[in-house]
Amino acid sequence: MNYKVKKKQATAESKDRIIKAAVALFARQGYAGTGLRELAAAADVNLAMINYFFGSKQKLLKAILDVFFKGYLAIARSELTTDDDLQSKIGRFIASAGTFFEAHRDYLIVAITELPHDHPEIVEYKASWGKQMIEIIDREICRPLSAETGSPVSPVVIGPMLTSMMASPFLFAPLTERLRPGDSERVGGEDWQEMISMIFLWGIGGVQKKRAVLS
Amino acid sequence: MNYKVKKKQATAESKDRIIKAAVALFARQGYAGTGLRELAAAADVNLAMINYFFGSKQKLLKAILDVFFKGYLAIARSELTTDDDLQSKIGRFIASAGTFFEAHRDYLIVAITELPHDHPEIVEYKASWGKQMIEIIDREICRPLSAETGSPVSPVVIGPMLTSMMASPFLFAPLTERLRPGDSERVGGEDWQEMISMIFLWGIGGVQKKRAVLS
Amino acid sequence: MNYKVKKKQATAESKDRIIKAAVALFARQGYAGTGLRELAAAADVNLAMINYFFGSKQKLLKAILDVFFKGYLAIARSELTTDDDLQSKIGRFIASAGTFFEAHRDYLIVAITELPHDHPEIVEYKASWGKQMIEIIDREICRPLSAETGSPVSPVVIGPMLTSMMASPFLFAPLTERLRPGDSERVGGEDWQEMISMIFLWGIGGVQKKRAVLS
Amino acid sequence: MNYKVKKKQATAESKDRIIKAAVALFARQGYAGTGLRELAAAADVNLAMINYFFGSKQKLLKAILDVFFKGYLAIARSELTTDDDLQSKIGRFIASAGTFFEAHRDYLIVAITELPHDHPEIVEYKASWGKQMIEIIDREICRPLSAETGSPVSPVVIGPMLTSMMASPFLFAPLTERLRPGDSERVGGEDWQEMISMIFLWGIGGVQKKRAVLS
DNA sequence: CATGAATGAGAATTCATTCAT
DNA sequence: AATGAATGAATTCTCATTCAT
Repeated sequence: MNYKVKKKQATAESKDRIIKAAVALFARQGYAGTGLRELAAAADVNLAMINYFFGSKQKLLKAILDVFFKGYLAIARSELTTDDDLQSKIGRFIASAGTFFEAHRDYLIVAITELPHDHPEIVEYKASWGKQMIEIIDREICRPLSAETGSPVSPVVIGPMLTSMMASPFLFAPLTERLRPGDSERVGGEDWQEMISMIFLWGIGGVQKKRAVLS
Repeated sequence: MNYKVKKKQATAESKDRIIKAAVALFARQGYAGTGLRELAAAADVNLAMINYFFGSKQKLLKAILDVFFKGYLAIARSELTTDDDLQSKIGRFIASAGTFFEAHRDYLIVAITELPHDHPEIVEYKASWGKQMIEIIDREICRPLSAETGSPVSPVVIGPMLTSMMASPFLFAPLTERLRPGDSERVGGEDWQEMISMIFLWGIGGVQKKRAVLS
Repeated sequence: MNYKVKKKQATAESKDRIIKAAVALFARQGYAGTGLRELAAAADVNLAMINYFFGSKQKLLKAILDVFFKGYLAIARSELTTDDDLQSKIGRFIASAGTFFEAHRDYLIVAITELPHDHPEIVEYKASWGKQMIEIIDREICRPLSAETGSPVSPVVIGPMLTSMMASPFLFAPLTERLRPGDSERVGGEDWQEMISMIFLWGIGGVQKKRAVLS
Repeated sequence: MNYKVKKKQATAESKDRIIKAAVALFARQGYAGTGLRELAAAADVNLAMINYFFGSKQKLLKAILDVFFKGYLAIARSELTTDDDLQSKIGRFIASAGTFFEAHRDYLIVAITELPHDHPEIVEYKASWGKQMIEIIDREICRPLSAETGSPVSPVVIGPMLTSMMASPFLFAPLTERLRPGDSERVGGEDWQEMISMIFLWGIGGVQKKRAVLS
C-alpha cells in the first residue's frame, strides 16, 4: 500500500545526463547564454539536482573543462614524452589529438570559446592547465627544434597555433556545414590529420631553415 | 538656481562610447555574460540609450561583428584579388590581416568566440559573410594551387585554418600573458607575420607536393 | 538659398492624425496597452509632438473621451428634451445614438472599456459627464414614466442598461465578426435601431405594468 | 540565533492569493495598467512566483477569464438546456447569471473590458468560448422564438445584448456609486433580476409580434 | 513646429541558488 | 536522491516625459 509511484531514482545516471546536456547546450549557446532551467529540462532532471550534484553552475563548467583539458594533456604527455624522433612524435600527437577533438567536439568548442573570458575562479584553473601543456611543448618540441636549427621557438606561440589549427574545423563547423556540407565531413579523418601534421612540420621546418640561414 | 545638470546631448559621441565599451566587455566576459547595465556604466551612458541607438543587444553585437567582418573581407579582397603570384599575394594578405587583427583584437575575440553559437538572427549574417570569404579564398588560393599541383584543396578547410592560426595568439593571450609575459608581446609584429606566412606556404606546399607524388 | 528641405510642418493636421491613430489603437489594445512610440509611428508624427500637442498621455485620453461624451450628451439633450410624447422621444434618441455609436465605434469602445478603470484624474471627469446624463434621463424618462405608472424607476439603472444595450454589438464585434460575419453587419442600421427601441419600450412598459398591478 | 525567517512554503495558497489580487487589480486598473510588482505586493508574494505559477502575465489573464467564461457557460448550459417553456428557461438563466455576475463582479469586469482588445493568444480563446455560448443561445432561444413567431432572430445580436444588459450595473458601478450610492445597491438582487427578465421577454416578444404583423 | 537625444523609472521575465519536505 | 516552492537580484527592453537644438 501507498506505492509512492516514482521518483526517477537513477542517481549517477542523472549526473551523467546533466553533463551531456550541458556540453551540448554550452557548445551551441555558450556558458553564460544557457540557463539552468533550460539545462534541467534538456537533461530531464529536476532543476535543484544540478546544484545538488555540482554545487554551482561554475563548478559544472569546470567539470566540463576538466574532461577536455585532462584528455588533451594526457595525449600530449603520452605521445610527446617518448624517445622517438621529433617528426613522428608530432605526427602521433596530432593524430591522437585529432581523434580526441573529433570525439569531444562539443567539449572542445566550450573550452575554446570560454578560453578568453575571465570567469574569476576558472581563470586560475585554465592557467594551471596551460602551464603544464606549455612545459611539455617546450621540452619536447621547442628545445629539440632549436637545438637542431639553432634558432629558438617559443612554446606560447606554437602551442596555441597548433591547437587552433586542429580546432579550426570544429569552431567553424556551423558555418562550413551550411556552405559546403560535403567538404567538412572529411575533417577529422586520417587524411586531415596527416595534412595538419605536414603543414605544421614542413611549415616549422621551413621557418627554422630560413632563420638558420639568416642568422 | 536650478542647476539640474542633465542632458549630455553629445549626440553621436555616445553611440561611439557604447560600441567601444561593448567590444571591450564582450571580449573579456562574452556577449551573454555582459549585462546592459554594466555596459551602460562602462560607457558612461544612460542604460536606455543602448536600445535607443542599437535597437537591441543583438543588433549591437551585429554592429560589432560588422566592423570585424567587413574589415577582414576588405583585406582579403584587396590583397588577394590581384594579378601577382600566389606566394606574394598570400604573404601580403597575412601581413595585412595580422596588422588588422592586432588593431582590432577585441573585435576578433568577439567574432571568434561567438562564431559557434547560434544566435538565431546572427547565424544568417555570419553565413553570408563566410560565403564571400570562402569564394575569394577558393578563387584566389585554392584553384591556382590545385592547378599547379593537380590535387584539390577545399577553401572551407584552409580558410578556417589560416584564420585560426592568425587568431591563436589573441585567443590565448589571457593565458600566455600570465605564463610568459615577454614572449607574447612580439606576437603580431613583422616577424610573426612572416612566420605565419612561411608556415602556411611551406606547409601547404609540402602537402601539395606529397599529394602530387601519391596520385 | 539654404532651402531647408522639409519638416512636415502640417500643424493642425498632425494633431488630427494623432487623435485618429490614438482612438484606433486604444480601441484595439487599450489605453494602457498602447505606447506613445507605437502611436507616434502610427500617426507618422515625431514622438515629442504628442506631448507637445496634448501635454500628456492622459490628456490625450481625455480629449478622446471628450469627443464621445460630448456627442452622446448632445444627442440626449436634443432628442430627449422636447415636448414630444415619451415613446417617440426615446425612439428618436435611440436612433440618433445608434447612428452616432456606429460612426464613432472606436470612441465608444474606448469610453466603455476605460469606464470601470480608475485613472485618478479621469474618474472625476467621467463622473461629471455621468451626472449630466443621468439628470436628463431622470427628468425626461424616469419621472414621466413613474408618473404614468405610479412605480419609480431609477435612472442609474436604466441609463447604463440602455447604453450597454446599444453598445453591445460594438463591444462584441471582434467576436461576432469572427463567428458570424454576415449577421453583425446589419447591426447599427435602421432595423437594429428600431429593435432596440421596441425592446426597451415594450420591456419597460411591461415591467411598469406589472409593478403597477402588484402595488 | 540566525532567525532568517524566509520561505513561506504555504504552497498552493500562494497561487490563490495571486489570482485573487489579480482580479481585483485588473478590474480597477485594467490588465495592461497593472504591473506585476504591484500585483506581487498586493498578493504578498514574491514577484517571481507569479511567473513560476502562471508562466506569464497573459496566462494569468487567461486563468482569470477561464473562471468567468466556464462559469457563465455552465449556467447557460444548465438553465437553458431543459425541456421547459422558453419563458421560464430564460427567467431562470437570467436569475442564475445575475447571481453569478454579482458574486464574480471583478471577473465580469475584466472579461468585458478586455473583450474588444486583441491580445494575440487570447483572441482565439475568447472566440472558442463565444462560439459555444452562441450555439446554445441559438438552439435554445432563437430557434424556438422564430418557430413561434415566424421571424428570425440572430444569436449574435441578442446574446451580446442580454449579457451587456446584465453586466451594465457592474460596468457602470464606479460611476453610479458616486452619483447615487443608494440606488445601485439594489442591483443584482431578485427584483433586479426579475426586471431584466421582463424587459427582455416583453421586449423580444414585442419585436417578434410586430415583425410577424409586417411580414 | 519639429526633431533626436536623453533620462529615470518601470515593464515582464529569467537568473542561480536555497531549502523544507 | 529527488522535488517543488521560494527568493532576491539581475536580465533585456519599453515607458512617458523633457529638453537643447
